[in-house]
Amino acid sequence: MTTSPHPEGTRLDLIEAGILLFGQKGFSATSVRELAALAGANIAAIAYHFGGKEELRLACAEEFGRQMRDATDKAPVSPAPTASKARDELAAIIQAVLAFLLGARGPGGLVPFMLRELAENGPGIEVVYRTFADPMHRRLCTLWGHATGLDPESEAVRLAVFSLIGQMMYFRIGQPIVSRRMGWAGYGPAEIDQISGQITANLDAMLTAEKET
Amino acid sequence: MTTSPHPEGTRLDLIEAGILLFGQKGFSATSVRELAALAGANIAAIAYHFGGKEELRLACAEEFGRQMRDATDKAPVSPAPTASKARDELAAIIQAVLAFLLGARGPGGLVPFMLRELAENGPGIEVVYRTFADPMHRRLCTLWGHATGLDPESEAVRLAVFSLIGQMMYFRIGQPIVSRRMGWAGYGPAEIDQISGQITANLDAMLTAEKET
DNA sequence: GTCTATAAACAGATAGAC
DNA sequence: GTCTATCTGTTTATAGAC
Repeated sequence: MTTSPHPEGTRLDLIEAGILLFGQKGFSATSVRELAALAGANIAAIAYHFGGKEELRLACAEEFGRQMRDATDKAPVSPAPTASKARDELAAIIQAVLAFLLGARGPGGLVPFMLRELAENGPGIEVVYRTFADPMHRRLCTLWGHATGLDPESEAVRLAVFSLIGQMMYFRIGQPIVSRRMGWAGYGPAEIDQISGQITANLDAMLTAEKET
Repeated sequence: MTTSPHPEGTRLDLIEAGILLFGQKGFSATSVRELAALAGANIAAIAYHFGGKEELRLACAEEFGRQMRDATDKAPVSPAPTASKARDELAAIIQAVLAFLLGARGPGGLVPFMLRELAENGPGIEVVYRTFADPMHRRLCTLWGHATGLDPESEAVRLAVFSLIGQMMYFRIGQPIVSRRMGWAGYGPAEIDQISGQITANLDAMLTAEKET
């Protein structure tokens, strides 16, 4: 029996260290020595378990996808809600996603890792797309369709949903810029509520405008 | 007389190479050898002109700020337009910013460099804030105030403007995800027009909702 | 100012003992 | 599976000729 925090042993420790360090400093700025040190493992363990640094990155992306699925799959889809119910569910998703993106601690370092892969166009972007971006987008499109009566897979709806997602993502990616201009020290619960309220108001404005067309 | 593309000589060639390569591959993934090669300069020139790689990054950020100012300062501010005029100017800015962010070639590699500094929380983020983010945000706030009658510096207006900016930024940052889901090969003039139309529609929806409150 | 040559530190990967 | 020790290549930085 070892002192490793994971029963599965060193392998998972290394993956966890990878998600954390790759997310914090980026892939090329992270050395295998740092990874091994943080994981409490030997330098040679990376080559032994994965083959090399690049393959560790892939393993991190896969683990990211697994955890992402677990964190997302607990939301059942209502079959055919009314427009009003669909609007409420959209608002609830906005709140949940913002809590996940902006909250003090999303599970592990998943969000930074995801954003790094996006910024670096890394191999994990494929996983990000499959496990997070695409399912969420489709789910929102379905709800948007119920809320407006439009075809959920029409170009207009898909674009509208992206413009909604963009608002949420930017408040995370542009956090240093937003905080500075707003005079905030960072994102606390109060600030997240304010952002959530703003985006929900935008949602209602967009839905209302759609109905009046 | 040398064959350098810049009359000011090697120094500017290195900065240009830095903006390009740092933007494309990131700071730590770019070696001084690549930089020197692209600039047509010697490896030792970086240490001679700047002191080191890190200082070259700072020089790139400053040059970025200079070019950004030049590219932005050509828009005169109307003194006190009507609500309708303010709305039209907001729409015009949206179109211009999207053309800059999403267009085939913004001037030099300025946009990728900016996004990298944002993603890496690099020292250039300060310059990005001063020369791009803050002036644009304040200008939009002023127009938003004219369009709605609200206090341009109120928290509500500042947040609303960020939610508008976020939509534009995300269509750039999330380009691989958006393109894939939309079934686009990339962003051409037609796609940019579509995005511009969507965000302009959102602008009108938000302004309308504000008026009816 | 620009070059060659090289120093000194660091990277990722591996061989082989245990 | 994990370790130490080391190999090989690359990194940034620098010394000194021109």
